[in-house]
Amino acid sequence: MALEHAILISLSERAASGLELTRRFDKSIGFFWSATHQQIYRVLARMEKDGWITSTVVAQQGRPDKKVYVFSADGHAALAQWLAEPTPNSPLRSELALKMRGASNADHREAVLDVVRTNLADHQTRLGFYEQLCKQDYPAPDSLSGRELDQYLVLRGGIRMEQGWIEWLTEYLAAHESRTTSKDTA
Amino acid sequence: MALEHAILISLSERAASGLELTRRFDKSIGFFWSATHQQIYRVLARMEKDGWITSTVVAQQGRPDKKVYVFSADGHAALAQWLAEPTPNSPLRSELALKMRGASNADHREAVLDVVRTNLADHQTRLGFYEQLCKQDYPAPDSLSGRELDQYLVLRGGIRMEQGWIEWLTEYLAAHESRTTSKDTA
DNA sequence: CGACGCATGTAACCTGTTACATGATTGG
DNA sequence: CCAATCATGTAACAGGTTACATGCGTCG
Repeated sequence: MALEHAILISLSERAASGLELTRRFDKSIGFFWSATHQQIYRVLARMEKDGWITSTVVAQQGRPDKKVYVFSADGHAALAQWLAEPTPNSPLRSELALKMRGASNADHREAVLDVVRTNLADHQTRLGFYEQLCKQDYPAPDSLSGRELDQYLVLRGGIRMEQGWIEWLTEYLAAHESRTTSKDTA
Repeated sequence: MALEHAILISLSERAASGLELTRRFDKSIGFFWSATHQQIYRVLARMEKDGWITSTVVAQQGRPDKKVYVFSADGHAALAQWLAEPTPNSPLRSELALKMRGASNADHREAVLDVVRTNLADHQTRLGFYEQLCKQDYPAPDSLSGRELDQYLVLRGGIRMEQGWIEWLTEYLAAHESRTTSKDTA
């Protein structure tokens, strides 16, 4: 039940409508907690029913009305309680690791190597994106504090994770390429 | 739909009953793809219905009968196809990162720091466990090949991921401890 | 008018989690 | 006989995904 709390955190930074929240989940918060608009609308309805948030219909120029949500005292309390709760470390869940394990059982070696290469390239792209974001938005990390410091540190985590993946997949490919079969040299 | 394929991979290494598969998912394969026995039985039933696997009831001494599954030609084909498919990189999904982002909005700083410290300790424990496993089971990595090599490389991934987490959380704590408020020195 | 973007939803489905149910056999 | 272990399930629910539905307003 973390989506409720993700929404509370986002609303605590600034009030928003369902669609605006969806857009935020495509960006910063979405880098470590994604959600579709269907999920968000569903949870917003439940949260309002539970009294965590309240909505106001806001008319717009040249656009349909939107429902802007703000969070209530109850929502604030719920968030505070959740923040203090221990969070179990989510175990690694990787289809790619599964495929690595499956590759040894038959002649699927090359197919899996290709999959790994594709994913490695994707991780490298994402790392580059994160690093650029980091350099642009936080040129002087040592002087950060408050919300900006936390946002920076979370981004650092994304960078470290991507680096970990890249190192792992690189090691995987190197190990298999150094044991190349004769087929490859033909 | 990766659980089916995880089971196929496990069955391809050795035929097994539902409970035996469950035990394997508590160990090696479970390090990157966990599953409960309820899930496994449900999926085994579907896979048998689809003709991916076949079962034989095996009588045992001093124990109830068990249903041992082996995978069929169809199962082999399904696995081969899946292995060659691209696998989207599963995005990071971290409640802990969410809490880091939430900590800046009110006076929840200390509570979240405690949660982070707990999780850091847990990652350190798991890293130690993985490293011991690695040293024990694969003392000479350079000479590995085939299935053992793949198992080793997957374990290396687990180690790298844990290291990444430890570095990240350490950086997080250091950043916040170096900006300690007067409260802490009182 | 028709296509597109904004904005809010519904419905069906799949996966995974939690709790419970059943029966056999061994050991105390 | 009772508890524990082995072994196989059922049922109910929560969360996430995918596809579809609806209505308004602007722009071409």
